[in-house]
Amino acid sequence: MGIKIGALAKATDTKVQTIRYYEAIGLLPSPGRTAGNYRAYTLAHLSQLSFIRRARDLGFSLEQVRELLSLADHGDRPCAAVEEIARGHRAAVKRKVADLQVLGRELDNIIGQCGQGTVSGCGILEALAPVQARSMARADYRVGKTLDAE
Amino acid sequence: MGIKIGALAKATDTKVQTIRYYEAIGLLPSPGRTAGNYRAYTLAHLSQLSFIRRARDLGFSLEQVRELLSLADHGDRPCAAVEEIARGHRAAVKRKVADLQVLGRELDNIIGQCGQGTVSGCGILEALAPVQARSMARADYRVGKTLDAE
DNA sequence: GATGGACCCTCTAGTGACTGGAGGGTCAAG
DNA sequence: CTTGACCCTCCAGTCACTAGAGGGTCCATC
Repeated sequence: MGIKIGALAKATDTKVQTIRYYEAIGLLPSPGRTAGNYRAYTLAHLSQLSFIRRARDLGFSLEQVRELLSLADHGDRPCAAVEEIARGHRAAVKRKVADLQVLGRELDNIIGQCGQGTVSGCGILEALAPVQARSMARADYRVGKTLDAE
Repeated sequence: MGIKIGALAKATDTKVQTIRYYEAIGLLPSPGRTAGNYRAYTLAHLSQLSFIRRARDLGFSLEQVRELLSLADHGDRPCAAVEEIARGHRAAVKRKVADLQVLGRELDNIIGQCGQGTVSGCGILEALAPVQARSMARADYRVGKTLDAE
């Protein structure tokens, strides 16, 4: 009895290793074990993992998910804290979209530069390494790798 | 003589550690050394690092930058290879924008759900953990962390 | 010549969020 | 009794840096 990790993985579209990872970092409580030392999950685990995955799909960081879970645990706290996390994340997403759109337009520009000849006269490479003056006018719409609400 | 790492860092708006990292992974050639074992860079290094940083600013991965550099080294190869990398990257950026826009709208929706009460009746948390049926209809616009042109 | 501070060196480990693999144990069917 | 699917732990790798420890170099000033 109890849900085995493989079944839980399938039900939540999560890899088995990821589930064990969530347990290791304390995001998902450690389940009981069978006689053969297999993890035996309950419906509560299924529900919590579903929550985690849904929040991850929406781009919340594991740290944000952790906060949301701990808030969900204390039903008496004001909802405003939850909203703040969500709003912060939404702002980060919108910023990211704007940044990437600028980037896309820049790429449009430099891709137009290619003269279809050999590399030595390629406009794309020239656009990447403009004459000089690299130290000034440096764009700051750098693409970060995370998506936190600052 | 030769440019010291700190000056190169300032000129290219790169951290000193990052420059050493690029050297360690073979992206930037090892410079000569002074008597006191300081790295002594040339203008060629400055130019190559500028290229790297500009490409990074545009979201190219280090692997893509490596390819672009190696293409730039062989002026006789056809430009098409360069264009392909750029086009692939642009496609990835545009896909990412579309994904994030969908995400943003989803966040708009769930943020509207908050009833401003306590956590126990919070619409946001409910939206995150819907009744069931989590295994079906799983969105695949997951926010990855890289931005490769597959 | 000593001292201070800015700069440089190497090496190691940490970040986020997993992913993959080695080397083994468990369980049910045939 | 063997096969194969599944499970276990532990460790290393990914990407692109970033931070820190523990030390060396250089130059100016006292």
